[in-house]
Amino acid sequence: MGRGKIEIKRIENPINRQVTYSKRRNGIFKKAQELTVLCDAKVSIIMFSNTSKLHEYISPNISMKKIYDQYQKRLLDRSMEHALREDARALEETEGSKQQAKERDQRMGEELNDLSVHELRGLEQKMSASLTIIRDRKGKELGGKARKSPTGLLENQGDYDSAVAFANGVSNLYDFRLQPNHPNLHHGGGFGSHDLRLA
Amino acid sequence: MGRGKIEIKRIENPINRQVTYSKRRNGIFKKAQELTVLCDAKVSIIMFSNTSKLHEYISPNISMKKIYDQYQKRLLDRSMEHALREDARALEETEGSKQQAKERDQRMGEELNDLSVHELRGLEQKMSASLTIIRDRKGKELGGKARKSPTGLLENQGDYDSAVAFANGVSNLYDFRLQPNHPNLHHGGGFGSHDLRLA
DNA sequence: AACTATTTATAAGA
DNA sequence: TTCTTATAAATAGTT
Repeated sequence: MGRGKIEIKRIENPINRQVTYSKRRNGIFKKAQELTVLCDAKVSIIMFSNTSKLHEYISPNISMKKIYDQYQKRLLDRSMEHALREDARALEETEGSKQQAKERDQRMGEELNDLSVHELRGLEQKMSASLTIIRDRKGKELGGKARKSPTGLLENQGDYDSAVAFANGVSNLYDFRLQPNHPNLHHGGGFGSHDLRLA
Repeated sequence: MGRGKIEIKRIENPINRQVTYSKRRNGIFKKAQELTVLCDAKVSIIMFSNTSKLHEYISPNISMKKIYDQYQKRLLDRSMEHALREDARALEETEGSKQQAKERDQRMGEELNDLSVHELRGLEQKMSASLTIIRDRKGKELGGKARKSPTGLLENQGDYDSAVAFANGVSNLYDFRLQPNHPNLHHGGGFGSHDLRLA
């Protein structure tokens, strides 16, 4: 898109890098604002240059905080969906790709680290309800056979008895037990999506 | 950029809107990943479609949480800089554009609403130090004249005596007293920047 | 999803 | 930084 084609690799000359950053940043922000208008979307972009300069775009009538709050809520929903699917597939779990899943889970745990007590209370309630359903279904499927949930959520306890207690444990819990939906998500700059509605 | 030129206004046909959203979203994400590689930048994009679907891009080796944390730290820095400039200009303050400033301040307050206690402790310390400097300077400039800070930070108290006390008050404080650097910032989808280093 | 005629972004140069 | 312009890339309308 210029006098010559360029390879997509780091620009070593700092001057050229800065010029390209500036031009392309403006290009992306312009595209973001067009998408906002054309498609009635909400877009949040935060970027830090090589030299740590901050630049941002945010659609009208929303704030970074609101977008990020919604984003975190969606992560929770994804987590719940995943936990449910995993539990439902408990019996046919294989040994393969355990390490890969564990690495994804650690990144997901980071994203979920600073959820508010309010959001955690919501999660707690969803989990209680969902796990009750799972227990019922599994009881039927498994009969008297000894069973172990792959997500580990049923081990060693009943439901949590306070949002605060849950909050205290959530970081470690998610660090090793959750897994995002989309194979590209959080892997070297991929992008993902899912279909839940705004809460 | 197509068979015909289009106006940048909401696409009313839901099918076309969805198709355009999908194409342009992919375009933006591709541009973001190119910028990441070419310029060694860190980019975070969160978007919600018209139908509330979530899509995201994040540069490799960083998380949404880290980017957002950095973003919030920069807002604090901007706020401090602004507060200092305002205090320094206390004497020549005019009556003009009060309402405009107030609206900006309210949005900034929203963005700052959920800072952690850790970050607030840092802010508290910065403010204490800066206000001491300002007091010294003003004492020299003003002599015995009665003085009122435009930011209101010097009224009715000494320094805050705990991070928690400060946290309890920070929302209201910022709701009405801070003002961002950049004229476009937080105004109907503008984008801004400043030059501070990463903390 | 693919296909292209066009528009748009931008690399290089001033 | 800003502008110019040849060229690469994105995409609107169509199939």
